[in-house]
Amino acid sequence: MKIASWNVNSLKVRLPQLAQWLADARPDVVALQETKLEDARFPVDELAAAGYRAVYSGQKTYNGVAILARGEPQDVVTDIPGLDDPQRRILAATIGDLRVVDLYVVNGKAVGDPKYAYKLDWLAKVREFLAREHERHPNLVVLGDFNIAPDDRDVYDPVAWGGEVLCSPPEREALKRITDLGLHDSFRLFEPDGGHYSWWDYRQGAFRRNMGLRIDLILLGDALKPAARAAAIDREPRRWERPSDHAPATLDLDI
DNA sequence: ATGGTTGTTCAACAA
Repeated sequence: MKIASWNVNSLKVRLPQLAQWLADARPDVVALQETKLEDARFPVDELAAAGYRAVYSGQKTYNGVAILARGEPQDVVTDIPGLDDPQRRILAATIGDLRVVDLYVVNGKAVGDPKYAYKLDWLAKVREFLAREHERHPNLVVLGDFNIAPDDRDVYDPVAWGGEVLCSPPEREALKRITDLGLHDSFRLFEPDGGHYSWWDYRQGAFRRNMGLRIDLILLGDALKPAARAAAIDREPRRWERPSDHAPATLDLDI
């Protein structure tokens, strides 16, 4: 099966691109971030026409996550213990034998900003949730927009980005505390080299110049690691008209 | 250095 994560930066704007990509790439499970839609406005019928069931946790203007799958997602969780948060950033569901957790990690704005403190606190609380999920569901996939470049290979200009938000040591340490739960960055099971990014700023022709960061990740629990067959970032939809600033990350799993 | 671009909403914020 094929799993994917895509920050669509407004599902209202990006629905045509998403439908095209679903038809082209034919993923079995897709985690979306930044849908920016209230649940009542989620395009259930359009996605059903594309062959996908959906669960979603959205809000107006900001944030919003969704999981698309061929079958009905079960045991849906939108809120976790210890995190009383109106921001819709977490969605967990069971799809067949797979437990899927979709995350839209806090951006953090800048090191030292109150939003940066919120990001680190959010990550610590989500880590505790993921530890419990992993105990209950060995076949765990955690994917989404992590808003953290795991290491300097994931950054086009590590000197310029050194210590900045998305690359700072406390953020990378918070991510490591999550991967240390036995959740493996699937892209790095296949690709040791740098220069592969999933987000490029809309400004200054950053995509054309491949000035990007790899911040969209698919983490695989220990039990699923042997089933990984291929990982990629599909830059094709980033070349289309009116693109998201993110490209989909994909993973082929032999299950 | 605080630029520039897109989305939501309509001046300002978030990314």
